[in-house]
Amino acid sequence: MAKKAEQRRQQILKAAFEAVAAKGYDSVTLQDIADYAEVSKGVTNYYFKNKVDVFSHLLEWITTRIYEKEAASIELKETALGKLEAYIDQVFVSPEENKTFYSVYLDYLSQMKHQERYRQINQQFYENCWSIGREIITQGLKEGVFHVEDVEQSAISIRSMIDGTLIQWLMSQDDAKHASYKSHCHQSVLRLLRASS
Amino acid sequence: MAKKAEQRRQQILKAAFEAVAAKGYDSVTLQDIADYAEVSKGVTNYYFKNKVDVFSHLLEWITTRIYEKEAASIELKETALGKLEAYIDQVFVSPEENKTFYSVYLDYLSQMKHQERYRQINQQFYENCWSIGREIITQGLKEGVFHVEDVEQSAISIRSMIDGTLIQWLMSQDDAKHASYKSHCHQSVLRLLRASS
DNA sequence: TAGAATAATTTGACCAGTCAGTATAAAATG
DNA sequence: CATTTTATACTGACTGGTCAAATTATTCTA
Repeated sequence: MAKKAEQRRQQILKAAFEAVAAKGYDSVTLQDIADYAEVSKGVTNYYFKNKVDVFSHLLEWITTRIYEKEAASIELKETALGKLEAYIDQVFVSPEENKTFYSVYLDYLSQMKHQERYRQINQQFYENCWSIGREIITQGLKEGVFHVEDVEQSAISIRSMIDGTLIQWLMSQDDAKHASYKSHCHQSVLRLLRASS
Repeated sequence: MAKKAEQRRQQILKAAFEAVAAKGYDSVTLQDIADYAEVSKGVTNYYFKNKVDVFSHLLEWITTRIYEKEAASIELKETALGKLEAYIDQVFVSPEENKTFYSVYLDYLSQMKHQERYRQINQQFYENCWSIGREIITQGLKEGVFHVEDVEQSAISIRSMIDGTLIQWLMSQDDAKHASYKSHCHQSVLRLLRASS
């Protein structure tokens, strides 16, 4: 029965994600979430304290899932360059998924000014992203294919490049450009890491 | 009298900016704007069609002003490296201004999914930013200090690096780190442009 | 130029609609 | 039958936009 409860919570989070992706953070109502989950409004309030609680768990769920996928994808490769390519492949997984995730993620970013909890969860996400970057970079340094002074800073730069690229792609509203933004992001990151300034 | 009307509109836009910076896009009410402008609620509706109209003009005003400042700052320098430094200096103008602007800007980014008008204005802003990047890059190519294949793409990469860096800095909630994020952004952009891949 | 007439601007009460959260009843479960 | 879960009605608070009345500025006229 605890299992069923967990299932219900997942069902509601999934519904909340769909609702936010479709309508945007601030216009989603508890009723919308209930509708997408095909349950009544009372259920959401039964399983979650309130709206912010739903959205906090949602952000945690999304960011964790994304990190796990990314971490898994670089595990499969041996070389630093292989890992980097796999990472970029996983980040730019598809126009549809990128669009859905980044729309929702932007909503959260804009809420973080006022929601300490969201900020905490995002900080954990950043740490995870940076750790992936660090792993790729240190491997590359060992192999001699990368040349950077500050590993930590380079990991942050990789994240900047990815976020910045995906945001500009998202605003272009052109799915066809997805592949080229991805390849340019890949090239830029290579430039960042290879240069022996 | 047309001059006075224009003044009123500016006053309302300024108030709207303060209100959004303080309370966030979706919790700002027409009453808030009126309060910040120290006028009554009806005035906003007298000078603007509706709320979205106010915010559209606000976005236009902000992005234009920022572009003009940036464009002016690179005009003063002769060399590509000088221009680049001046540009980064202008972008990372101060923790306070960056925090205010980027908070508001993130709000707008998250709204663009649903507001075509905002997207259009942002696209114009992008074009302007890219044109600054292009100017710096072509100058650097001429001088022989930069080596890139695709000027257009490099301009986009610069923008990615700036946006991505400022977002991560904003989320760190640490004004003291502003200087180091700025210098790292500068270094990263130099790496992007100097590398002869 | 006084002051009436007209136009522009400002005010704030009001309306119709929305939503988060609550209370409570009904149903399912075991 | 007792407990958990779900459905629904309700409440209180709030909002965008409207509008008629009040106020202020401008123009006209004698």
